[in-house]
Amino acid sequence: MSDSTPSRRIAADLRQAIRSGEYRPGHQLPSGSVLMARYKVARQTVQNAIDVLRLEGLVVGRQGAGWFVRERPAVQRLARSRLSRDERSAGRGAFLSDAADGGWTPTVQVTVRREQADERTATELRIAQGDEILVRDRVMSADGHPVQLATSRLPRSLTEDTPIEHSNTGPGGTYARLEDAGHQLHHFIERVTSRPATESEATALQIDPGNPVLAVTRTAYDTDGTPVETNDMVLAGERYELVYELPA
Amino acid sequence: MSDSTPSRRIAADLRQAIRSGEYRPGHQLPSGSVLMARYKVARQTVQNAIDVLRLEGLVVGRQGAGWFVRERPAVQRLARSRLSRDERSAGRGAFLSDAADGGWTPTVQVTVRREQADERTATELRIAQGDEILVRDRVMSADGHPVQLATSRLPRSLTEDTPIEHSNTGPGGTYARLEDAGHQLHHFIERVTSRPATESEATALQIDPGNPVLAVTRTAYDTDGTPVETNDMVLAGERYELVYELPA
DNA sequence: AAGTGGTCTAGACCACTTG
DNA sequence: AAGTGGTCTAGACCACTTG
Repeated sequence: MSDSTPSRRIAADLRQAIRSGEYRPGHQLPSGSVLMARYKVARQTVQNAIDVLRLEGLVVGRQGAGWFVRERPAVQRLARSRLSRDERSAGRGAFLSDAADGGWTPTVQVTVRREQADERTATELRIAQGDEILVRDRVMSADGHPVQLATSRLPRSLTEDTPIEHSNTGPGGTYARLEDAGHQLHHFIERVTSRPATESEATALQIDPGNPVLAVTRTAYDTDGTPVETNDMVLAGERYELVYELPA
Repeated sequence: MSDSTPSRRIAADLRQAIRSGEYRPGHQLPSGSVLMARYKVARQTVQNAIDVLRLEGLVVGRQGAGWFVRERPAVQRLARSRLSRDERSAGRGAFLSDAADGGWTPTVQVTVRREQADERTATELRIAQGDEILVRDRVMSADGHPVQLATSRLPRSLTEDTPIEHSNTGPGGTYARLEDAGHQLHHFIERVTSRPATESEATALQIDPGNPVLAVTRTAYDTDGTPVETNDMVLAGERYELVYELPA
């Protein structure tokens, strides 16, 4: 059924070889010319077969170099405790406590800027459209591999004259600084969905365009129920596992 | 940059037309012949352009009929309250309370069978490999569109002689019946990741193979900390939004 | 019967990497 | 220089749907 066409049959053979461990992660697949000769098919047919595997996230192509079995880095777990006050008190932000749990080396690139709130942000933060906000853009890497993009937005009124406007917000990160300023955090709401990576996300996360990403929007609320921050995160889907604990 | 090749340029034009609303959800795109003539390119080039949009989840093809702009049903929200005891007391399972929140008509197809626990299930449920388990396979649809596949596994020792072994488990579903039998639920752990749909998942969920799915594994624990059920769910990524509330 | 998408062959050119 | 993947042209055949 799946091998109803030559390209699907080739894809099935290669998939089997990958699943069985004959071709291990990082190893190179037979070249196009080899496969054309082996199966007596045209170049386009081999390309179609490879495209199937690429769509499945099994294979990545490198121009002029070859096709390689995708490396599947160990899944990063985002423990529920990542947002707890205990972790922040220990001086670690969410991403850094993930790193400590997972045993990998974290690096973060940050850019900070000011903007005017668009409609969506204004609604989320319950401020007026056009009000000044602070935007923190981050690219987070694990052992040098980018795994997460994050864009935080906060009302400027909360960040003015605080380290939140600096690249380095200090121990515990933004959430710790908000609490320092008297905005005691009460709870977070995370909304999770999944969609194909856009071209720019694919480039940043070093995955193929169209491969799945997890899109998480986290909004932080203080004890008054006022939203103080909204954070749009994009995570390479297959490299990340989100863990949540829910009371019954 | 994105229009570095003819096929990318065609894809960019069509994407723009879809985004701008010129081609609305469900509407048919220009046929291959029309695009070949309009852009003076070969059939394969048009196909490559369409493949880009298909990868992005913007377009679906129907053999012999045409290419159509994908319908994006309103996102279903899984409220945090979906697992609360109040909802179960009200006689509604998780999926049915989602339906009530979202205003759509739910249907569920169920098959029940017995199996021996494989290694993963045994670990998850803390039973011995080979122990008998009950497996409940479900396909859940919203307004006739399949949106979720779920496979629940429970130790047979908990389900024997209970309605959990019937297709219809009665008001409140499996969790309510577990509590009836004295297994008071304490908490759930959900692990969420994202990956490309397999061929069979794509068929069942009526999406294209390779489009993103959310894979959620939920394990239910009783007040003793004993796992009583593990549920592997697969959701059409773009049709679902998972909502979690986390304390600070 | 005519039109549709999907896939294929055979051959070509290009950008890129170095097996 | 030789090999690689990526994309293209031009033409063909097939399964499927009916604009």
